Amino acid sequence: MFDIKWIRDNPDAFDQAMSQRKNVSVRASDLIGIDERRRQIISRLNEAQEKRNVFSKQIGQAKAQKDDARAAELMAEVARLKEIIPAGEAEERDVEKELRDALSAIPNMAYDDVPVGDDEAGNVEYFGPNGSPETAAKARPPKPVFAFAPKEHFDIGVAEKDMDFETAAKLSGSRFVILKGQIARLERALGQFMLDLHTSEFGYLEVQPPVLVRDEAMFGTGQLPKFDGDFFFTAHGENRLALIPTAEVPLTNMVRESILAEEELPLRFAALTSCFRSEAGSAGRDTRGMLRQHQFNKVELVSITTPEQAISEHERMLAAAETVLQRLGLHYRVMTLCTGDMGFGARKTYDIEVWLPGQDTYREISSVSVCGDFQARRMEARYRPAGEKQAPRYVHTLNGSGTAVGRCLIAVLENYQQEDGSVLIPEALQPYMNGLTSIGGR
RNA sequence: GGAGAGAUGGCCGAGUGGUCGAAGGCGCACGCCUGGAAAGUGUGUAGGCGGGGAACCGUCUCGAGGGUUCGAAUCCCUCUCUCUCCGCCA
Repeated sequence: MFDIKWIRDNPDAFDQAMSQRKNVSVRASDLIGIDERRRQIISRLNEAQEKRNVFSKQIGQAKAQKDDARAAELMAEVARLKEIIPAGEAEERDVEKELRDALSAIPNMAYDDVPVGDDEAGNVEYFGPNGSPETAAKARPPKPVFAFAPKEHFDIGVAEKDMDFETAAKLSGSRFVILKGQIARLERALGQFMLDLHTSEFGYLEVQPPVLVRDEAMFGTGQLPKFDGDFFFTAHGENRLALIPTAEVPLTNMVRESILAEEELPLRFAALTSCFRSEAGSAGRDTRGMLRQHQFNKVELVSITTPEQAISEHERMLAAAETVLQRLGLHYRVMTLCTGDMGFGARKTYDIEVWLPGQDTYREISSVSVCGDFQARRMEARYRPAGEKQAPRYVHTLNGSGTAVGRCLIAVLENYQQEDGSVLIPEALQPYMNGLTSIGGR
């Protein structure tokens, strides 16, 4: 969420940034108009309140001096103010809500170094902070070479048996899957491996958060109010709870409504959770296979930082997510999303796209975003700078997948498939598979 | 689900109608003390909003909303959340 004061001071920069976003038509002047009305109302109300307070104090003094005539006089004065004040308070509430509602629906502003573009065609490949195509190629696993035509994951022998869409459809409808046997185990191994990597090598604190959250939490990270239709909700008494679309929601909201000490930062949280997405708008895309499901597992990384730490933390988080694919020997590329393709709350996003030989294409497996103070402002999450007494400042928040487990399963299957329908197990995963080196063999 | 207790500043905790944005403690900052540190000691230390170049001034906020009152942290109502006991339960 934007700071109205910033918009007031930088209306042109705001309009410029919004023009680069997709489907956004808001203008700074609209918001400033509301704000001017708001400030007028507040000024008038404050004056009336001040008078009331002064008179009330004088009434107390008059009564103490037994000057009842004076007290009665003042009380009549206050009575008149009390006709004005409640109306002013109601007006203030309304205009505050009007402003907040308007600001809540506005997406974040891209950093200056984000490429400008309308859609994914405008994304730009990224090779690291000081990287080049050559250094990146060295750090990243190569594409696998096949002596046969590689299949899509659902057509691979082992998956035909243990990846069951038909039965899942009977239980839950389309876009659900049942994993069985060694595929189920492989999925579990991937989640464990990722979580262990991030906690032991990158300093993330393992967290097991709720997967049902209130609307306020969804608002805090920016899923609500704009994208209500994309999520599942369960009835809960008079209210509802959302099934998290990503653990970003509970992990980031862990610091909501708090003032942290600077020394505590950065905070780094990692969680392996199920995620639930209704994805109403995506009907028809990727209908085959388990690429796009209503329910999937994902390891999520969240960092809470000072404003100064945010940019380097973004690179660090990307590196943590990349390490997953490097250890698994999966070929991938990294894209910097352009302004038109970024999510609602992001100031800059890197997507990691893993190579899927069965599809002969790269597919998103991780998205790593830095959100600035956008979410912090919605959550009221601040920290107190160390040293001389200073006012609290909003923290900066980052989130990234590290990585999507279901999609990673697809990637392992497609990249390590053998002609006989079996699949080799990457070395890093073997300890999690009781030493198995392949599955689905005869 | 039943019964009871509670929600106050960064944290802990006092405060049952005015002088309370709020005692005391912890923490933190600055100073004194010290060769340096610890200990000790003194002072300071909530946030939002509005106005102002600033110092500062005003206003709101003691879980949330509403009410009583000239005046509410304090009284009344509703809601939310937390804790304890009982029941149920993975």
